[in-house]
Amino acid sequence: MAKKVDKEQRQAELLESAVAVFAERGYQATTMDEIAERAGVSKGMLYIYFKNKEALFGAVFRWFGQQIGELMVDAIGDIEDEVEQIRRITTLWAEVAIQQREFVPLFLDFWAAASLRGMRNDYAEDLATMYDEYRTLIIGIIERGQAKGTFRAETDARAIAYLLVGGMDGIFIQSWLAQPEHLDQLMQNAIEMLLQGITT
Amino acid sequence: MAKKVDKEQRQAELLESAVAVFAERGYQATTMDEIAERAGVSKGMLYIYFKNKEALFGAVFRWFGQQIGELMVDAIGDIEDEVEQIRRITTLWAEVAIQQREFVPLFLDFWAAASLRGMRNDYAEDLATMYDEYRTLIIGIIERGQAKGTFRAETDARAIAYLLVGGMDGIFIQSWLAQPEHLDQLMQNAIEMLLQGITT
Amino acid sequence: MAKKVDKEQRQAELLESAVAVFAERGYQATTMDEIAERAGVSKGMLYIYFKNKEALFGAVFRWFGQQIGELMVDAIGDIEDEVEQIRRITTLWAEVAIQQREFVPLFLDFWAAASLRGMRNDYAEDLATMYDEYRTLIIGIIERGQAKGTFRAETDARAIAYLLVGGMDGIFIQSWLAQPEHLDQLMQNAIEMLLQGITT
Amino acid sequence: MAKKVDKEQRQAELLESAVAVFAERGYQATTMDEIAERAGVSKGMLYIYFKNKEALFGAVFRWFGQQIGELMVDAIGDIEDEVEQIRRITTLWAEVAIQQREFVPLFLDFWAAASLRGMRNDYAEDLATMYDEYRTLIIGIIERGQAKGTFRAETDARAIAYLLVGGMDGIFIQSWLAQPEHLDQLMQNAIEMLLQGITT
DNA sequence: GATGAATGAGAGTTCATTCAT
DNA sequence: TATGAATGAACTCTCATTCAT
Repeated sequence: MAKKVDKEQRQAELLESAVAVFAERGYQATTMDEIAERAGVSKGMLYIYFKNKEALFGAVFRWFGQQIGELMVDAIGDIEDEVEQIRRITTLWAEVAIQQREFVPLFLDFWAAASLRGMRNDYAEDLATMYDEYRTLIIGIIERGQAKGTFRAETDARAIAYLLVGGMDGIFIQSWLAQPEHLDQLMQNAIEMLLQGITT
Repeated sequence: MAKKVDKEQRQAELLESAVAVFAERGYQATTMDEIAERAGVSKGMLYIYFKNKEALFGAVFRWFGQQIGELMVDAIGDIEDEVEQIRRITTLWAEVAIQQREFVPLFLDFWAAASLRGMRNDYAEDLATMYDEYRTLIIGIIERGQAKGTFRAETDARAIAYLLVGGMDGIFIQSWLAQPEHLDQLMQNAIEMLLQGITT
Repeated sequence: MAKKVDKEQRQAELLESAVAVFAERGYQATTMDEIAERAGVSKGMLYIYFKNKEALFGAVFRWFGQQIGELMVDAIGDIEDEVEQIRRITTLWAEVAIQQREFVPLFLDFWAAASLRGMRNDYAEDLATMYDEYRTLIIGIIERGQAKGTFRAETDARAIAYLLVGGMDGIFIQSWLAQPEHLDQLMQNAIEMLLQGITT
Repeated sequence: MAKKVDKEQRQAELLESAVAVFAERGYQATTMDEIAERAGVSKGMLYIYFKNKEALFGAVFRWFGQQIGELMVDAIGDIEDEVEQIRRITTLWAEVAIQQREFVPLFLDFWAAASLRGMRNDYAEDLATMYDEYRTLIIGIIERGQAKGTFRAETDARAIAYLLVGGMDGIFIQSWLAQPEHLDQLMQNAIEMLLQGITT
C-alpha cells in the first residue's frame, strides 16, 4: 500500500549520491541541492532521511568506515600465517589507495571534520573507535604470531599497530600528493623491512 | 612615513592571529572578522596584506612548513650517527605532536584544502614539495648510513622515507584522536623495531 | 506544488520592482536589498530568478527594448502613408520622452553600461542590435516612400535612419535636461523641416 | 621658496590623469588609488585638490565641456557663410566622435551621473547649461542666416538647434555602438538633407 | 606640505533549512 | 508523502576617506 521504495533502500541511495558528491567537491563545497539532484529526489526528501547536512556527512562517514573494516576482515579471513596477514592488509591498503583515489579527499575531510567543532560532534569519537578496531585487529594478529613464535616476544604489538595504521594512512596521503609510480611496491618494501625487524 | 609598525612585523602579527583562529575553528568556520578582531585591526587591513582568505591560509601553510623543516634540520644538525638521527627526527615529531596539539586540525585542513579545488590552488604542489624535502632529508640519512655500513645495503631508502614520513603523519592524526598516554614511548618503540629491520 | 505564485508572474514582478529602483537610483546605487524590499520578497529570491545583479539589469534592459520596439511597430501598423509613418514614430518618441520621463536615467545607465566592461558583457551587442532594428524599420519606410515617389530618389535612407534614431535619442536626453515646455511641438517642427528636405 | 610645482599646473595634471582613468574604466570602476598612481602622486594629494571623488568627476566633466565649446567656437570662427558653419560644426562632431572614440564612455557616464542623484549634484544643471550654450550658438547661426535670407524665415531655429545637438549626440552614441564605416559621410549626408529642408 | 597605512560601513552573493501546498 | 519556492543570516571583499607621521 505504501510507496514501493522501502526506506532502507532509499536511504542507501541517498547515501551513495552523497558519497559521490562529497568526494568530488569536499564537504563545504557540496550543496544539498547537488546531492538531491544526483539522487534524483527533492531537497526536502534529504531532510526526511537525515537531520541536516552534518548528519548526512556523518552517515557517509560511518558507512565508509564499515566498508573498510569489512574489507580488512575479508582480506585476512582465509589466511593462517600472521606475517602473510600483515602483508595482505598492507596490500589491501595499497589497492584502496590506488583504485579508490577519488575518495582520498573525502577521508581528509573526515579527519578535518573530526578534528574540529569541539565537543559538539562525535566524529572524533567515531573515528577513534574505527581506528581502534583496526589496531585491535592488528594487535590480535601480532599477538597470535607471538604466541606461535613467528614474531619476537619483545615486540610491542600496540606500537606496531600504531605505526602500521598510522603509516598506511600517511602513505595514503603521501601517495595522493606525490603519485609515486610504484606505490604498491613501495609499501610492500616498507612493510617487509618492518617485518624483518619483528620476525624471529 | 609609515604610520606605526613596520610592514613585516604587521604581516607577522596578522599571520599569528590567523594561525590561532584557523587552528581553533578550521578554515571554513574561520571568518575574516574573527582574525581581524584577534589581531586587533580592521578587516580591511587583512586585505591589504593578503589578497584574500585563501591567500592568508596559504601563507599560514607555508610558514608552518618552513618552521617544521627548520626544526627537522636543527634536530639532526650536530648528530653524527645516522641511527641516532632517525631517532631524533622521530622524537621531534612526537614532541611536536604532543606540544603543538592544537595545530593538528590545521594540518588536517591543509591536507583537505590541498586535496580539493582542482588545479586552481597550488596547495597540493606546495604540500608535495614540502614532503618531498622531508623525504629527501631522510633518504640522505639512510644512504649515508648505508655507505658507512650502518644500514643494510639492500634497504630501500625511498620506501623507508615514505613509511617514516607517512607513518609520522599517521601517528600525528592517530595520537590526536586517541590521545595515548605514552605516545612518545610508543613512537620510539615503533621506530626501534623498524630500525632493527634495517640495521646490520 | 509551487508555493503561491507562478514563476513567470513572479519573475515579472521582480522585474517590475527592479525597473523602478534602477530608474530611481541608477544601476550602481541600486542595492539588491532595495529591489527585494520593493518587491516584498527576500533578497535570496532575486538570486533564484536572476543569476546576479548584472543579469537582472540585463533582463530589465532587454524587456525595455522589446516594449519600445513593439510600441514603434504598433504606432505605424495601420498607416499607409510613409511621411505620416515617420511623423507617428516621432510623435511616439516625444510621448514616451514626456510620459515615461522617469525612465530616461535608466536608458542612460544602459548606454553607460554598454560602453564599459570590455568584452565581458553583451550589452553593447544587444543595444546595437536593438538600434539596428529601429533603423531597419525606418530605412524600410524611406525606401517604400522612395519606390512610391514620396521621397526623393537620391535620399540616403541609411543616413536619415541614423539621424532620426540618433536624433530622437539625443532629444530624449536634451528634453530630460532642459525640460522644454513644448517638446512635442519642437520635435514635430524639427521633423517637418527634415521631411521638407527629403520629400519631393 | 614654496614648492616649485604651482597649484594650477598640479591640478591640471591630476585632472588629466583622472580623465584618462575615468574614460578607461567608467566612474564607478575607477578607484582613487588608480588615479593617484597614474598621476604619480599620493592618494592624500587628490583630496587636497578635490573634495572627493564626485567633485573630481565634476571637475573632469566641466573641463570637457569647456574643451568642446572652445572647439566649436574655433571651428566656425573664420567662416562667414552660415550654411557652411552648420556643416563645419557637424564635421567637427564627426571628427570628435571618430578620433576621440575612447571618451564616449566618459560622456555616457556624465549623462548617467547627471540624470541621477536628485537635487544633490549640479551635474544636470551644468550639463543643461553646456548644451544650452551649444544650442544658442546654433540658434545664432540660423538666425543670422535667416536675416541674410539664406535660411527660410519660417524655420524654427530652436527646433533645428535641438535636432542638431540632440542628433549629433545620438549619432555619437550610435556610432560608438555600430561603428559604421563612413560615419563622417553619413553625418554629412544627414545634415545636407536637413539643410535642404531649411535653406531657401 | 605630502604620504599611504588604516579604517569600517556596506555591497553582492550563497545555501542550509523550512514549510505551505 | 513529497516537493521546491522561499527565506535570511552570514560571509567575503571593496574602496572612499581620514589622519598620524
